[in-house]
Amino acid sequence: MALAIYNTMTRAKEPFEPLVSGKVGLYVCGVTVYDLSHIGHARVYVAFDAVYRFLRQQGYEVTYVRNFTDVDDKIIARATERGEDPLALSARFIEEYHRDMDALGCLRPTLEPKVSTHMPQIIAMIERIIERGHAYVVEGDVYFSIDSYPSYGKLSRCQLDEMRAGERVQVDERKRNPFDFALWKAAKPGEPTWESPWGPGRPGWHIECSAMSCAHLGETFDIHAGGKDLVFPHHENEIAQSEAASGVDYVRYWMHNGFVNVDAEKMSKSLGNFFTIRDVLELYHPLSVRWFLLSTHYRAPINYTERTIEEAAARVYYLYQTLHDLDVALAEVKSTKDGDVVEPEMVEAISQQATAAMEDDFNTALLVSVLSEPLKLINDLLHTKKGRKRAGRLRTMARIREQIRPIFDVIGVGRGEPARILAEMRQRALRRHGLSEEHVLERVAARVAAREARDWAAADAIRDELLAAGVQLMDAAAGTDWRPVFQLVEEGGGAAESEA
RNA sequence: GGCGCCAUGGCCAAGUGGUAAGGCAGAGGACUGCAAAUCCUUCAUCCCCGGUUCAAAUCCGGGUGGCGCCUCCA
Repeated sequence: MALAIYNTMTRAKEPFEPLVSGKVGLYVCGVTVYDLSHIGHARVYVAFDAVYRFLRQQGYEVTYVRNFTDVDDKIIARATERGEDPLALSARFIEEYHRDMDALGCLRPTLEPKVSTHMPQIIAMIERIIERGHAYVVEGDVYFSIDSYPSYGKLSRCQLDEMRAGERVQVDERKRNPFDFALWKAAKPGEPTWESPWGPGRPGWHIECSAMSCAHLGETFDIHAGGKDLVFPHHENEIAQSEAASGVDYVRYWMHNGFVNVDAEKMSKSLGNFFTIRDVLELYHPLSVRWFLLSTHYRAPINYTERTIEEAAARVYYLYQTLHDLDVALAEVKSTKDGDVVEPEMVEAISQQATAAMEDDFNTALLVSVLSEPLKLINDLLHTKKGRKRAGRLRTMARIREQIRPIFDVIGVGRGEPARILAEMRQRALRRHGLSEEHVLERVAARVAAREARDWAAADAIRDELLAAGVQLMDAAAGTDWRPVFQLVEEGGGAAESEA
């Protein structure tokens, strides 16, 4: 088996062969920094974080570039509204973005170039495009002429004459073709501008990615990624510009992720149906969010609902509870040489299965499912009468611990101190249910007293009361513990739906 | 209107020719004062119609339904 990547350009999975053996150039389109990021953004960067982690794990030297669009209409508009300098505003949201990404456990890219610091490269590329006859200047604007580039449309497979340019937005009369797009926009009053051979102005949106990827990864590089909505026109335009400027192929593998949906509709700023990462992380642990995002293949759409995020949270809780119990058990023993590994075939297949899952177009959904059997076996060996008697149980658990670590490294979930993470998850759950830890602990103590007095009715009443509030009590030999209740059942029964 | 994607059990979700992974929920069982957690068992023929093939959820054609792009968008 070898790594295969679904290439949007060919609409097929292709064996991955880097341009330079052992090295990968990866460019992921970043955000326009004028506001907080939402879960849709989180998906892109978590998905390609897993890609980045896997490529590195496979031994590739990866140059991961992710840009910031810090010069843009929306930034200027927002800054004007607030009476703030546009670059100051974008700098602020770059910080906020980093906070979110760090919280989500996304590794920092190798480079994070900004438009504002790449004007010379952008201008040089535009000059080159003009020289080669693919762009024209109109009153200080520079437009790319798509008619000069015959293979325009090859990524999105659009036939331009059938598309409705101007259907929703007025077409600029000065364009030779309605689909021509701006490489450079002449300055308007009150906007930040940069000097150029065509007068003061600023770059069009698409040119930045071409210029910055070229500057840091070269004229041709391996992987270019982003959301599906960027296929047309953004990436299509990038290809046209870059190849018009360089004369060589731009990108070898195009990867596009599916959307995060709410009620089966794309989550987006313009629809207003978005949840910011910031808000979600108040109620759900970042690792739950990661698990949620990675438990669906990156190209498929994913629905964000209370039910789906709760399910992810429940699963992550199970994972860390298992790891916690395991670590406690292993810490107590001097040696794990207590026999042969139980179910050796399953245990030893874990790493191959994990690699195979990722090699098949980064199938993190499949990867995550590889954990099910080993985690079940650990719990069996840890908690059931039969399991606790099995020879080799300690060795088996220790071996599984080793085998699943590389999976954790790729998904970015499973590492960290389990006790701490479980505590953090409980804190989030308390917040969700509007409870305080003091209150819960007070009720737990009351129940312990009732149980000691063998007053089962009182003990059960307290348990029911907490259960209704969102806290599940668990009695064990060591004492009474609690854990969050996850909302795993569909709410409402539709009883009120079919009233005439 | 053009282009494209998708449709798998109650819910989520893998699977692109060889006879349906995994998770959640449900049911039964072990464990428990009773529970919970945990473990075991159980639970689908893949939207419809037609075709190709020894063999199709997987390929082709035609429907139906949903979504996306064609304005900024991850």
